Amino acid sequence: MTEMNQKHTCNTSHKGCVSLVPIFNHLDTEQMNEVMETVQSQSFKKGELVYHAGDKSDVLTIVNKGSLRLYRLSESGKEQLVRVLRPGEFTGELALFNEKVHENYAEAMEATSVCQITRSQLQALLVKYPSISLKILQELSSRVDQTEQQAARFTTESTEQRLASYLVELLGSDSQSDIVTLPLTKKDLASYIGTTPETVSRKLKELEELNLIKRISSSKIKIVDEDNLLFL
Amino acid sequence: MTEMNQKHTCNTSHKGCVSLVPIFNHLDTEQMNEVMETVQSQSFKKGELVYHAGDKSDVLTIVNKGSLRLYRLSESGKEQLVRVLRPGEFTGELALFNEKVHENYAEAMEATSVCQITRSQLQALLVKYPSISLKILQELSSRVDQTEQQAARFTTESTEQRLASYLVELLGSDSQSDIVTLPLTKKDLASYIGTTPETVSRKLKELEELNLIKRISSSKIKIVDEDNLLFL
DNA sequence: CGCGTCATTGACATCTGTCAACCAGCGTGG
DNA sequence: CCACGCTGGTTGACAGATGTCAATGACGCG
Repeated sequence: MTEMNQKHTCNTSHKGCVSLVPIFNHLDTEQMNEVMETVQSQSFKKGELVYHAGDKSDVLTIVNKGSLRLYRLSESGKEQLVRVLRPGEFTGELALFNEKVHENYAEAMEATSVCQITRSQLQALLVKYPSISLKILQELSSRVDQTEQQAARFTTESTEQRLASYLVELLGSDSQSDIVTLPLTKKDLASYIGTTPETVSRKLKELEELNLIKRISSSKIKIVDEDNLLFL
Repeated sequence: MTEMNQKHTCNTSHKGCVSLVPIFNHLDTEQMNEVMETVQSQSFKKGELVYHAGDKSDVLTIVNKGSLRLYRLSESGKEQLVRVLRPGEFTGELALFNEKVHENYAEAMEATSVCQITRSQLQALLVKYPSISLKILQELSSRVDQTEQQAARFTTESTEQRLASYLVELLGSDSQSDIVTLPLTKKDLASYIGTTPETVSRKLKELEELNLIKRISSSKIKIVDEDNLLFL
């Protein structure tokens, strides 16, 4: 086992790590190797924080394995789940491109390994391979869009509608079967769609009574009537 | 008057137009000229749409003079004001970097002129001057942050708190005096902070009764107690 | 001067958050 | 192997916040 190597170049299976990352996966092998030499790997146990709000980080963090929970605390101390990062997704761009501090907390939801690349290293890469910026721009712009959509939903749709939309979106990626598995605890789900666990429970019950869904277990739900779910 | 020139190169006062744009203003004169030759100018009257949701645009639109109202319609047809673009700010990045259609509507709030640059032109510029990507990345990443913050407020703060924060933010930029001028109609303001015009009226009244603000006219408000406004 | 648009106010219904109790699943330790 | 306790989920009762609808008021423009 090349343990030192693991620590410093992300993973023994280099290709496996970096080539999965959307913003790099268009590079050729040689360029990829260059990227991999600049990347650092780090692992976190469940519950550990990758960074704090208030940290002035200067690294871009890309999830390699596992998942990160990004959340904010409001002035009043309430927690809002912003989004969940899965392998290939990244965070830290605010602190990276601006002289600012993190506004979010990033917490490992399970055993998670990430690749990190510092500001100066990334900027050097961006100048050398402008195509990487295009990828990041792509990713960021669609994130702006998603976040705006999320924000718009809070103000234009009812809790019930937001929950229903969320279920249908889960189905989308997973669309082999009509059974979705909630990837979050009820508490996180509630926070994500802007409500409380109690209300989530109640609304799921209502949706079931309307024959739109069927609760299999507390985290498995069968989507019975996708169309009408969106029509609430 | 070089009218043709106006149409095709944004404005007779070239420097005035493009050099104000944050994403270009680090370039030297020669580079700036190059940018200006690729930029197209267009004008809109109050109420005209620069683009529709559903358009597949391939231009980046930068506000030159005036202002644009970006909004979305929810499935149920309700309108959500996403943000207002002032001179120097841009939109269209989603359609530009992804093969997607606009999700927002962009409407001129007054007589407004914009500069537009097509996808292929911009991409060429980005490759030639990678520093421009850095600027755009900066702008987009801080926009992600702002939008996440906005979304978090919808779920963690009360309408009253959101309104109060909004007033204080207005004061921030304007901080000569303690009187702010609402730049939006009550309807737009309400939509922006996720409520209704009626509730805005009522909450302003409450804030006045608490001696935190004083309503001068329907669009002018004196901030009496900035600190306690944030402590609601 | 009067009309139309926007803002304000009131009365009311409803949604959803809060608090508290209860229930279910699961791991630990006896 | 069972019992216990912990955590997370569900349910109920209730109050408060906010949206809706309708009426009234203020302002600006023709």
